[in-house]
Parts: sequence; structure tokens; C-alpha cells
Amino acid sequence: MVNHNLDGAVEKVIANSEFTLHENLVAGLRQLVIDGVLASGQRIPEAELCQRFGVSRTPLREALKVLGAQGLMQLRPNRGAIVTPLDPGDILPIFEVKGALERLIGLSAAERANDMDIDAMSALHLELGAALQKGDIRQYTELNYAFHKRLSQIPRNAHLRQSYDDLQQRIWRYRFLVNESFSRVADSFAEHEQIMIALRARTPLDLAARLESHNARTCEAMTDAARGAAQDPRFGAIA
Amino acid sequence: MVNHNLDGAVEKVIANSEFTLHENLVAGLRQLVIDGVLASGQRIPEAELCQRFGVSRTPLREALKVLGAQGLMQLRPNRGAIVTPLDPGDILPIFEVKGALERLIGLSAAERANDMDIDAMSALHLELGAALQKGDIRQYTELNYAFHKRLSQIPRNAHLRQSYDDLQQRIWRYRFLVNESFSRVADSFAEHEQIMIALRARTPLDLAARLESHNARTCEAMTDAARGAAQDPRFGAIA
DNA sequence: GCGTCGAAAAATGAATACAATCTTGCCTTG
DNA sequence: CAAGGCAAGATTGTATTCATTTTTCGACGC
Repeated sequence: MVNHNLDGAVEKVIANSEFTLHENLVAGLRQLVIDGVLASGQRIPEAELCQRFGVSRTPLREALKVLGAQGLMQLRPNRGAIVTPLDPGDILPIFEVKGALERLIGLSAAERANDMDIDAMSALHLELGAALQKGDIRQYTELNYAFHKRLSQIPRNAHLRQSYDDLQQRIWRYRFLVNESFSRVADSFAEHEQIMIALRARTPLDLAARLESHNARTCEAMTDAARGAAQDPRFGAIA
Repeated sequence: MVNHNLDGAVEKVIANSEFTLHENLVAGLRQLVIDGVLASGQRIPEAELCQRFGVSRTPLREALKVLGAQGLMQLRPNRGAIVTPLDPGDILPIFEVKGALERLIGLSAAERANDMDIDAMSALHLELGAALQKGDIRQYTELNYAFHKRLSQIPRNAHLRQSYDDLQQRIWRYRFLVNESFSRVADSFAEHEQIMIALRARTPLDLAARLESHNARTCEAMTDAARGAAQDPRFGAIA
């Protein structure tokens, strides 16, 4: 049998009783997919997951349906679910939409940001700088995610935040593509510098433009990396 | 007991064997919510829906979880699900995001539209004109939905199409707000005229600008209508 | 009369049981 | 030896059952 390395993290998630079992299952499974523990294209064996999570098939399947509806898994009738395979061709479309939303985030955030927002962003920006100094690209990537997520909350538009987060999670699965390109990370940080300046200045058009530009460059870097890594096993065996 | 008027339409949906039972249930339930058959804030009685759809609670609950994750229903632990109440305060945020996506749709559609796309849009535009002539505002509203949906497909970006469709469905629940304002419908058609011109001319910036403007005006009209109809029972009893 | 407590009824959450479908492996057959 | 088919096992889909929680409603006390 295949070892999925599910031990540890998951059980903790499930034990979190602040949320319902269903919510924990959805979050836990999503994490497994996004973190790549369940590989792209991999078959999802219900029985095994049930054992791991310590629940029966009923709640597990409810969670699978939710992830299926969100596009993270493909539910094939009578043939089980598979983790939606990563597709290099998806990178550009996702970034296109993400860029459109980031433009709105920029326009809106520049107008609605309060001091707490800017402090929080500044703190994240500092941490990003520290991660860059240390050359810890993995941590930089995670902080980068948090940076943009926090920014998306400034407009205080729940629909915007959710739509944006959806896209961020989709692209997050491809993050291994940039994990090693140090030069891009340095450029990225320089762009963040400009973003912070525009945010502090509260200039909507400028902030929006810088975000769009940052988005486009990140997209370019990922697309390039995908070209080079088309044979990467993480792009999914079964497809 | 309350009569939910579920007869008819639903059973047909379920009988559609091209899709799985689960898919039909999700689509059927969503339709009930979007069409207002299950009113805003209304409690969802599992047992009754099971009878109506002729299925057991297991697949029905799977569908409810999906709709809950999509924000159409609120799943309250141990207390059943309710249809997410309509909130006039949601109109503006939804339109903001929708506007950002329509801008992208415009930019992209102007570049990627082929003759078939433009023919299809022209046909819908003609139908819209006919509905306006007849004064059939209900039909106009439905065709308007189809018009924008078809437009969103022109960029051939699945992520864009899906994100946009999500938002369109959310706002569609508020459509009763414009069902009676004839003057707005006439204005709307005039704006569509300009949109078609820009689409045929394939001028990205112009098309994007006209779509954004159209979106903003529609938002304004709905917001106004919401102010006047704050007491409308459709805004949800329970809340 | 009003509020509170408590038991019965109803509804939800999860596990188990059953049915239908697919997969696997072996056997047959050309 | 290859191809097809059939039966056994495994897996998925749905129904049913059991456990837990909430709601209802009537009795009781203030």
C-alpha cells in the first residue's frame, strides 16, 4: 500500500473543536492537497483517509464533495476522486484573474487602509526582508502569501477577499516552481517595497498599477519555471 | 406545515441522468435558492426536501454541504441550514468585484473574440431589444444574464468564467429589485448597444470602460431600489 | 399569570448496512 | 501466446440505523 504521510498534522486539525468536524475535514483535506501531501493526479482512497482521520465515510465524503465543487478534486462517478492534476496551462489564466482582483484590491485598499492595516503590512514586509536576508526562500514564499492575503483584507469586502483567496489557493499549489529562483525573490521584494510606498501614500492608481505589475512579473517567472519543469513529477502522474 | 412549492421543476432536474445524482441535487437546490422558491433566511427542512427529491438524507446532506461552502446556505451546527439571508449591504461589494472581473472580460474579449462569439452576442442583443420592445422586463432580465454570461466565455479563461459566474449567481438573487424599473431597463439596453459597438470594433480599453460603467450604473440602480425596498419580505424573515 | 424546569418529540450528526459498479486476475478459447 | 470473458474482490453510491442535540410543550412553583 502507498504511504501518504498523513500522520501528524492532520489529526491535530481534526482535534480542533472550535470548528465542526465537517469544517475540520474540509480544511484538513484541502491542506493535504495544497501542501502536496496528496499529489497531483493521485487517487483518493476513501477507506484509508477514513482511518487516518478517524471518521466514517459519511462525513469524509461530504468533505470530498465540497473540495470537488471547489475544483481541488475531480469526482469521477463510481471511480473515486483524484486530486485535480496541476496543469502548467492553468498558470496564466489564474494570474489573469488574480491580477484583475489585485487591481481592485489596490484601488480600494489605498482608500480604506487604516493605521492598523498599514502597521500589519509593514510588519509582514519587514519579515519578508528578513527571510530574504537569510536566503530562506521557503519562508519568503509563505510570508509572501500572508502579505497578499492581508492586503486583500484591507478593502473589507468579503466577496473580494473570498474570490481572491480562492485564486491564491489555486496558484499556491504551483509554488514549488519558484522555490529555487533566488533572483526572482529579490526582485519580488523590490516590488513589494514599491507596493508599500504606494500603500502608505494611499495613492489608489499607483498602488493598483504596482500590484498589477508585480502580479504580471510573478506570472512570468512561474510560466518560465513551468516551461523548464514540465517533466517535474509533481505535475501529476496519472493526468 | 409550510408549502414550499417545490413541485414540478425539481423532479425534472433530478431525472436528468446525464449528470450524477449529486450534481443534480446541487443544481436543483441552488436553483430553488436562486429562484427564491426557498426564501431568504428560510429554514431548510431536510426531511421534506428528501421527500420532494425522492432521495435519502445522505446525498441530500452532501449537496447542502456544497451549497454551504459556496455561501448560498448557512449550516448551523445541530440547528439545521438556512438560506443565506439577502443583505442589501452585499450589493455594492459584489458589484465591486464583478466590475473588476468585467473589466478583465472586456480587455480580453476584445482581443480574443472570434466571429462566432460576436454572432452569438449579436443574437442575444437582438433578443434583448425585442424583450424591451415588448416591455417584458422579466425576459429582459433573463436575457441580460445570458448576455453577460456569454460575454464572460469569450476570453476562454475557465477561472475567469467560473469566478464571474459565481458572482453573477450571487447578485441574481437580488434581481427582483430591478424587475419593475422600466427606465433602467431602457438605459441598460442603450449601454449594451455601446458594448456591442466596442466588441465589434475589438477595442479593449473601450470595451472594458463601457462594461465597467454599465456595471456601476446597474449597481447604482439596484442600490437605490434596495433602499426603497428594505422592507421587502424577500429580504428574509429570520435573518 | 409568568417564568422555569423537565420529559417527550423532532431534527441533526455520524456510523453502519446494503446495493450497485468497477477492478482484478484467472481461465477459457481461438 | 494473445484476446476476451467471467467470477471474486474491492470500491463507490445510497439507505438505514443509532446517538446526540435541539426544540416543543406541558406541569409545576413563584
